[in-house]
Amino acid sequence: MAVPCMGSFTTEGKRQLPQEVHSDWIGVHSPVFKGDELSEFPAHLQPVHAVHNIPPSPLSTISSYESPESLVLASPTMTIQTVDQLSPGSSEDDREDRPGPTPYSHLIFRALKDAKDNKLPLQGIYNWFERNTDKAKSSGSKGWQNSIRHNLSMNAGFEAVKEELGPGKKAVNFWRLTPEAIRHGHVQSTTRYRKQASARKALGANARAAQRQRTETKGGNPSEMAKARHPNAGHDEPNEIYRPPQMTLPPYPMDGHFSHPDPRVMPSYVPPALAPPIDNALQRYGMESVIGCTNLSPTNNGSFYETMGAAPDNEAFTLRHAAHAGWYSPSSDHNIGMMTGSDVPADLHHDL
Amino acid sequence: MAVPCMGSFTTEGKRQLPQEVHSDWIGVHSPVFKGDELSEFPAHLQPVHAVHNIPPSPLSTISSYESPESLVLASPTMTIQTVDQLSPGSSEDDREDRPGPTPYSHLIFRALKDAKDNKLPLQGIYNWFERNTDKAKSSGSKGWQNSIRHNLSMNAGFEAVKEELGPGKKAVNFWRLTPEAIRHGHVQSTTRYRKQASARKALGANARAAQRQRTETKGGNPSEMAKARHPNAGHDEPNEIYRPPQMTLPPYPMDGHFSHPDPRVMPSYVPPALAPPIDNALQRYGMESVIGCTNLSPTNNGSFYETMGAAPDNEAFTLRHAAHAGWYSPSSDHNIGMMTGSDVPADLHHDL
DNA sequence: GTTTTAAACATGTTTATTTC
DNA sequence: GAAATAAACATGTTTAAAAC
Ligand SMILES: [Mg+2]
Ligand SMILES: [Mg+2]
Repeated sequence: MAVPCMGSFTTEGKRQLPQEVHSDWIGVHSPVFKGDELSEFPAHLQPVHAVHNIPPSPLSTISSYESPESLVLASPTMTIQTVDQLSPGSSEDDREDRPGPTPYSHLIFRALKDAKDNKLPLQGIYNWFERNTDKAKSSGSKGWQNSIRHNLSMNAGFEAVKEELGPGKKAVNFWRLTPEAIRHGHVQSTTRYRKQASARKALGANARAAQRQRTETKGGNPSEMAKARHPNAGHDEPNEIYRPPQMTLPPYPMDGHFSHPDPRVMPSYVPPALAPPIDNALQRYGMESVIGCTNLSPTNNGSFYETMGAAPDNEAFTLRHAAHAGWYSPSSDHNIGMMTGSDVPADLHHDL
Repeated sequence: MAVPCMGSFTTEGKRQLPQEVHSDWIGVHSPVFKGDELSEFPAHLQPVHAVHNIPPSPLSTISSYESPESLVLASPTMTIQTVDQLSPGSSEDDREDRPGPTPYSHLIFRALKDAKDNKLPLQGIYNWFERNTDKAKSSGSKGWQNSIRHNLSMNAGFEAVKEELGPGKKAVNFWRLTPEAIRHGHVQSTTRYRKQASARKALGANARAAQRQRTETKGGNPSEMAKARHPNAGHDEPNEIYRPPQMTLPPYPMDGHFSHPDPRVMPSYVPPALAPPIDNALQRYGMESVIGCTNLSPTNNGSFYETMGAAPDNEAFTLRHAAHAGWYSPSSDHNIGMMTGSDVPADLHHDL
């Protein structure tokens, strides 16, 4: 007998090989609600849930976008159970009273809301979408998974938690609803994270438009799509010196490191969790009032350290995305939680 | 004034654009030890450390490969400080008495050993390598960072720890020496993780050789390189149905989920942390004695769920890499720590 | 056996574009 | 304004090939 290898369970396939385009419609799923959500369980699978050994809790639905406070006040370690997930006979139009497709963030909220401890691994969220929505399209493209990850990462209502499962075992990552999301009964807009976009004017004739493709329907309600193709995205400078639009660099060690402040050590990395107030280190290099992008020169990456002396023991002085830019203040050790103003990603501006 | 954007701090550039080859030699670093390690601090930077406000602790070096037990018995939250890091005047040949370049795992150990709480973010490890070794080559390629990550991930002496830095802030990931690594004073071989390679024979004429390029010097001691190019890697079937050699899929929720066991739910994902003993669920599908790779069919990914019924609330039944394969036993809820035998990656077989 | 290097891939973060 | 989508990139995991 051959032992095949689950070979085709690739999720994204973006940077690997060019992926074929796909259609928006799934025939097998037979959606029963609003065109992007299926019944909580497909019709041919609904009787399965009757054998589960946990009775449904008769709570109400709380995932409406506008309802500010809900009756759900479960603790973070307590699963919010609503009747619309566990009882297929309930009315299905009380979940969303807004027109158009349900946003990813709302669907993720519902997926996590019904999970034990309000948390799921990423694959579990994928599975939930595959069975309960039609965002998971049948054909090859996995853009819906990209969108899920995008929403998980950018929406402050979802937080990644790592669970240790014993000595010598790798930790397991979950996505969990924050207590605020549970308390409010919904998550806020994912797009609140956006920057002011004022940094783009500083780029001048950089023209780093990577000319993204326009094959799928973008945001908004898909009423009449495919109207204006290529509206104004005409500038296309092929052989420019490409400057990557963003540099995701890792977060910052803020556990009491930086016990060796050295004013001569040029900081090159400030993480989102720190982001100290713009101190004099910034003016020292004449880069004040920078919002979106901060840098010294486009090519000073490795040679930088040759002139800055030895780093402190924590080795935390590395580059950081300019959107979270700022400079580490060497005189402030053990400074935790100094995020202020525009240095705070909108992702984190959630009302507690 | 222009506001440039740290644009060229890309670390890998593998899947993005073809990267140029690079040389093995760094002229500016002036290595003083064994050809792949520099002095703890480069000569032109050594006086900088004298102004640091933490005096060096006169401990001994413990990173020898063969010394089984060392005098270092620090707690996991305590930094191991050795004199060879903080005192540039110490003898530099007492660190490694083995010939050839120091392995990545040893260098990472030293980087973490000197860090506060024996942990560093990934970028901090990069920085340490850039300043203290010549593995970080000056030219474009970032294969050394790939190697660092490879060693961090595969060597059980290094563990990823996530630190919460306050409410509403994203957690920060560190790499930390395990207590065992600290206790032993060294890490074990990174390659202990390797599978039996017996699963490869089941592939037959699959010929999924992705024809990796051979531009850099590979392992071992670089004595006389470039001897036998293309020794026996001749089979190269271009238009085969490509079966990806591995599918990294996410770990498993083992926090007390699976409260809804349903024998009809076909499990499709078993994570490394769980990996239950191969139970009857495996024989149910005729896939016993599978070591490397387990699968049902190469193309049953999405359609699988249409026939398996609803998943339990935790949504954890997803695919998992076959090397860690096995099937979730629906009858065993809350089964934590059931990793046994060959299901345990060698990474986790560290002697406590 | 070991190590390095390359690579495929999953996952997480962020920006940009387009559409509404 | 919000959302979906694409994409670039960083990070983490694993396999494979090549050299020792
Ligand atoms: Mg989030
Ligand atoms: Mg490890």
